[in-house]
Amino acid sequence: MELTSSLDLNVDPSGHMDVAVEMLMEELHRLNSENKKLSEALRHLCESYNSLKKQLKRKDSSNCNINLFGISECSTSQELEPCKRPCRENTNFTTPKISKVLVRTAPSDTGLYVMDGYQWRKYGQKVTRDNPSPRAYFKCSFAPNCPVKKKVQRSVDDPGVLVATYEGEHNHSPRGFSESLGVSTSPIARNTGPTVTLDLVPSSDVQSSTQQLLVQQMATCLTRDPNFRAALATAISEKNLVLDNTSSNI
DNA sequence: CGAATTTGACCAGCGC
DNA sequence: GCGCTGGTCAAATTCG
Repeated sequence: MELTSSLDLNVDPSGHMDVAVEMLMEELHRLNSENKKLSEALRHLCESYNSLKKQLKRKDSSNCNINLFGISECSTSQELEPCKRPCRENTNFTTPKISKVLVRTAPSDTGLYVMDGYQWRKYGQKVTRDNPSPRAYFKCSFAPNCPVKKKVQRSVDDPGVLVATYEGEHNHSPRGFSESLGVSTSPIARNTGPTVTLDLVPSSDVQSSTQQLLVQQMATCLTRDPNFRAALATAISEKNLVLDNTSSNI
């Protein structure tokens, strides 16, 4: 998917050229500053990506990929660790899908909560032998009969990283994506979570494939979110109204 | 007051 | 059989 921003360069030749040029210059300045911010955000993402990659290399997790938000995601198509004992509830011997997600949190954050768009109910906590930090057990409480379970524990190597292990598949769609992730669709970014920003202006620098991949993943996630699409549609229609009003006032 | 979280007890698998 | 360990239950507690 490719995102482009297009400016209507068809300026009314009948006059008011200066005003139009002024507007365009203003828009250009705004886009430039926005682009700087976006590049900064992207650079930050790449740094997170590299540090996570190093950690994963140490752990020899060959089938892990970094996704957006500085999150590392392991293969979901196979079991990462075989269930040592059959679940009491699952007596039909079907192996649940297991996926592992690494989430970087603030060092000051001591909670074991991973915002992933679903609603979880904590049903237990345990200190395991191989890790001094406690492991929290969650069940999906968004749908009454959703079988998915989640285990969250801080990484032994890096206490700033939460390791979330998901078992099973949701039989429902996630709650509001933007709400849960703190992804802001308004100009005022929320500070309750990671903020995803899309670089809509092509950078003069040659983007690496990694960066492009990250942007693609962000775009895919955002475009899947109905809330984001609605907010985008509203923003576009508002923008069009503003442009219509400005052009009619000229 | 109901829902969510905490936390100790309990259960079952595994290794010795 | 016994102890260790991970996972779950459920009563108590907290919170909105």
